[in-house]
Amino acid sequence: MKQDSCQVTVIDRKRIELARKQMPGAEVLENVSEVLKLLGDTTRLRILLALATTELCVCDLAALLEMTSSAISHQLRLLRARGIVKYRKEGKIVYYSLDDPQVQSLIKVSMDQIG
Amino acid sequence: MKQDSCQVTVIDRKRIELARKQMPGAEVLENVSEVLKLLGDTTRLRILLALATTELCVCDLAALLEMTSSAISHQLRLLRARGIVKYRKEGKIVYYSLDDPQVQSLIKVSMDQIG
DNA sequence: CAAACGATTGAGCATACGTTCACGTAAGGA
DNA sequence: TCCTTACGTGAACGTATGCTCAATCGTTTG
Repeated sequence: MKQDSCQVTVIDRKRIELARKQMPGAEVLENVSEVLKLLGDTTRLRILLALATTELCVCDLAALLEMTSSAISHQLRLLRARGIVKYRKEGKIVYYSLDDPQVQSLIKVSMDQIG
Repeated sequence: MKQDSCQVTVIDRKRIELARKQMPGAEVLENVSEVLKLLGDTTRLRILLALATTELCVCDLAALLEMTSSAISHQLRLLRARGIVKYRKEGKIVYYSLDDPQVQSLIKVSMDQIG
């Protein structure tokens, strides 16, 4: 009853094996936690909640959240990188909107369950 | 068409008001993002996924995740503080298990939708 | 063309975060 | 009693994160 791969004592191997079988692969895990981490910031969450209502340009998002458009732009870049939001250019104005239905429903569930 | 509370130009006041109406209060927002942030870390997510299968003691969690029990213990403290997990002492062994059905279902939805 | 504007980007900076390390505590066994 | 074990905690440390600031790009307008 001793010494696993990193000086950790094991109490119940059966339970560990049981839990290990259910555990998703590293890739899935990384994916899920990355999305949840993106949602786990008030600025980004507010951006997404706003965009859930209506498409908005960067400066209106900035006005709504009372932040600089630079700060908003930085966060939008991260959301864009994960395909959570998309944009549409109209002249010099860039309109953002939600682009991932699954993330969208995850947000809704989160608000319903936790908020 | 200029100068809101923080040198930000407004393009469309109507959309902003629309979005503002839907926006939850700061308290709710803080709550939700805090839970999502807790789920948005692979260590904590793996802990919770393991505990979704079966109750586990700290050292078995450490063995399963191949991490030190100290690191696990630190994370469990955070999860305990939010009422996401609970514990049960049996001699010197402490068994942890899930304690929040809503967070539990949120994890399930996350895995189904994203993973 | 030049000026203004919306948006983006990179550097810098302060803070938050996650792990390690060392130590402390409570319980059990020799 | 003394030692081991399971767990918890605080300090330290390296890294990640989010914002600001300044500069830049592309587009529109005077």
